[in-house]
Amino acid sequence: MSAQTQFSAGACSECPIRHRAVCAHCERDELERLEEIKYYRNFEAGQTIIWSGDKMGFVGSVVSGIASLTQTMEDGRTQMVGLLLPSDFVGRPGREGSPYDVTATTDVVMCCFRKKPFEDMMIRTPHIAHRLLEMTLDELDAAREWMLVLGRKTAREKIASLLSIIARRDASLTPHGPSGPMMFDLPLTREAMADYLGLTLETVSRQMSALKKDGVIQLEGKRKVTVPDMGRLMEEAGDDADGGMLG
Amino acid sequence: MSAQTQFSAGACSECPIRHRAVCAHCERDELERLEEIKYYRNFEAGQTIIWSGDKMGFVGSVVSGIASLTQTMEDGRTQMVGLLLPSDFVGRPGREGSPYDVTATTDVVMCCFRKKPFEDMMIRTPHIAHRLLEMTLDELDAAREWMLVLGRKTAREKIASLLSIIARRDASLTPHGPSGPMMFDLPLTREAMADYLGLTLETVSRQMSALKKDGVIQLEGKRKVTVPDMGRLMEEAGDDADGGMLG
DNA sequence: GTTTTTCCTTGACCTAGATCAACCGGGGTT
DNA sequence: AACCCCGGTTGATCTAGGTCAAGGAAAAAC
Repeated sequence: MSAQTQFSAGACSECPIRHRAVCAHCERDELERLEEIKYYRNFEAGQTIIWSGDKMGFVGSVVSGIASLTQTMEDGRTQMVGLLLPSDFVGRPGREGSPYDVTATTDVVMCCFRKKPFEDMMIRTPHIAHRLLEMTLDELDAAREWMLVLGRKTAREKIASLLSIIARRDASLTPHGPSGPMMFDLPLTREAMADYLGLTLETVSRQMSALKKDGVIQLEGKRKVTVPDMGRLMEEAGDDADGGMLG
Repeated sequence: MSAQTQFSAGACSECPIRHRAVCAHCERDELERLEEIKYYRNFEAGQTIIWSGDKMGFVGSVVSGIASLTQTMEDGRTQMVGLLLPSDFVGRPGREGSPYDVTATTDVVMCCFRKKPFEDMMIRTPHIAHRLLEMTLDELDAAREWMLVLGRKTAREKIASLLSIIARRDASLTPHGPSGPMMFDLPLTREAMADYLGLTLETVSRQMSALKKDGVIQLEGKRKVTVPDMGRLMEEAGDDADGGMLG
């Protein structure tokens, strides 16, 4: 394990995901109670956080790194069904097991709560329940957008959609404005991208090359992506270029 | 509008979805307050309940009939992203517009609440918020299962998956046991099935014929389906025949 | 340094499902 | 009766993406 994955447990008030995670709406005293039942865990890239079917003793938030939810059929076909970014929540209160494998895609730090105390606390703390509902509704919207990608988009549109999702997320973390070139690190292997998009890794590779040849993206190495024109990328994704925002 | 779609407003305590809808956990007094702000609306098959992008003045539950959520790209490609059955909830507290078209697939009766009063009530009534969280988490699970279908299954497996979902739902409403032949009415046209599964209607038709020829299903007319052996159907769907249930 | 391993790319070929098109049958209208 | 939809079926053909196979580059292991 690299030194960087070590996380020295800090106060919630210092937490980088304080304002976006389940605890976002919590008051000072609620935060203090959460603090009592929380603990941190580190996972290395590639490590499984929870196996599908296993009962999970904890729920928690991704503090840093990226994890993925995947479903696998008996014959090995796999589909990624969720991409967990910092502040995303893992586990479902009121349910024993996980229906998916949860895997660390990069090194991951998780802020965990033992399940029972968290569930008890949730009942007494509407702020947590409310935030969790908000987050779950957002995830449901994301899953449904993803269904359109999986069901109806071409391979090229799928790749462009994935890149624009990652780019937009990065934009929301980085201060700089929405226009002008964007650069980001692809946190996924070609195979993970394929599992995300319902493609083969060969098709992913070919379409990445095609988008590069057509000037939609630039590649430095295999993982550093530059998007000179986000509008162009969104067009390629088949989305409305001005991505109709919701109230 | 046929006489059957008329719904004479009844007391919540008589409501057929009383125990499954958002109000499932409500106490008598909470129910009374809900009763004050509720009203019923009827929609004919084919009618649009909410247009994507429109702001919606209400939220509510499907009382009877089937509605669908669909997303459409500019060039007309459409993907169904949700199938709403009796007791399912429509609309999102805390959001102005709907990101999807909501359409009545059959004649539909909805129990509606004006948005603002419902939101106010939700804040004061943890039972409602809690039930809504539960339902949203279930929908998220369903959406993710669907993602596996869309991303990785063959046309034949997709059809079998859809049929087994509908059959299972029917089984949960009908008293009879899980084994032995099952019969149900397909509430969807071939085109709607195609939009659900990310296929063309021709492929749907061909695969239905193939499943019939192979004895997996029997068809009486175009919409009455008999499944002589559910286990067989689930195998065809590529699911674990004993469908690993979760705690 | 060499060897392995991991991740990625590219080419040649094939197939599942899309596309295009003809036709069927039942339930309304006129 | 004749007509016409509308939803569905079936056939012929095409193609996007899958499959199989051969490397390449860079990092990790020896």
